[in-house]
Amino acid sequence: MVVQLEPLRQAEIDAIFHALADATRRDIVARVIEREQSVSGLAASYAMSFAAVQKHIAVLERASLVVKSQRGRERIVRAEPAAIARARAVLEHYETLWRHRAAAIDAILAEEPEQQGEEHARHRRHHRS
Amino acid sequence: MVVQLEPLRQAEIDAIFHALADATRRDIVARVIEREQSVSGLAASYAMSFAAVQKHIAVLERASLVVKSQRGRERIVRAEPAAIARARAVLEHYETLWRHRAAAIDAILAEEPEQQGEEHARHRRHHRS
DNA sequence: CAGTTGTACAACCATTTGGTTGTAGGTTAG
DNA sequence: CTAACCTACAACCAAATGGTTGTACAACTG
Repeated sequence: MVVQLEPLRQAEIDAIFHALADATRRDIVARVIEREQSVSGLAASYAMSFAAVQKHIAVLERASLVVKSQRGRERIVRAEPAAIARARAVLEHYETLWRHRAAAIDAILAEEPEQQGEEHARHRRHHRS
Repeated sequence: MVVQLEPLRQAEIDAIFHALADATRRDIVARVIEREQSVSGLAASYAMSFAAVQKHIAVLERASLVVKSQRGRERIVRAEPAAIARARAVLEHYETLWRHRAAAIDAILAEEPEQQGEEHARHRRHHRS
């Protein structure tokens, strides 16, 4: 019963790629990978308001790219490499599709070099005479 | 002279991740990887207007994830795996950062097991008594 | 030729995004 | 206790997104 699994996964992937589609957020990810940091520590690094950085962190959090934990009065942000790995897996899936497609084309061209009249011979032999 | 190289690259990466942050667009990418297709052929696959699919393809095109070429009155959309590889490279960069950071922490813990009083011993030994 | 098909593009609309400021609450410092 | 600090969150705004419909045009078809 793998019912309704895809929509959730798709929304997760949407969130991850959307979170990564912003240079400030990618920079936050890089910073907290190198060293976990407080929200205000991160906010001090950017030329925008504290609340704006807070929102960026919230986007990353929704995508599970970072998690926050409390330490005293600070909220410490740390990276969650699993989400990055999931995004990479999606891209690698596409690259695998591409290689399979290339391999299939090669196989067809190698196997039947004489009767290639349908699929792969759209040479538009009627160039608007 | 590597002047002002980053902003452009960042905008490119923004475009790639933004384009991938939508399930319909990811599906279009998968379809054209398997077989290049016309715009109307793609549009027929989705429960939305032709113009909406056209816009999605335009987003993918701006990100260089697909390219269009004319064949007769049709516009053929085909995949551009280089952009996918660039996105994967970004993610792998983060994963490399993560591994380096983990390695550095291990090194510190292994080298100086006695004087660990500052960096990595925040055990909050004062649990709100 | 006229009609159909494939595409582009503009205009419009609702919703989301990315930023701001302001207010309020919890936590530490003096 | 009071003050300073860190954070959350609401309200607001301009711009971008994601969808629609309608119009226009180029290219095949008959």
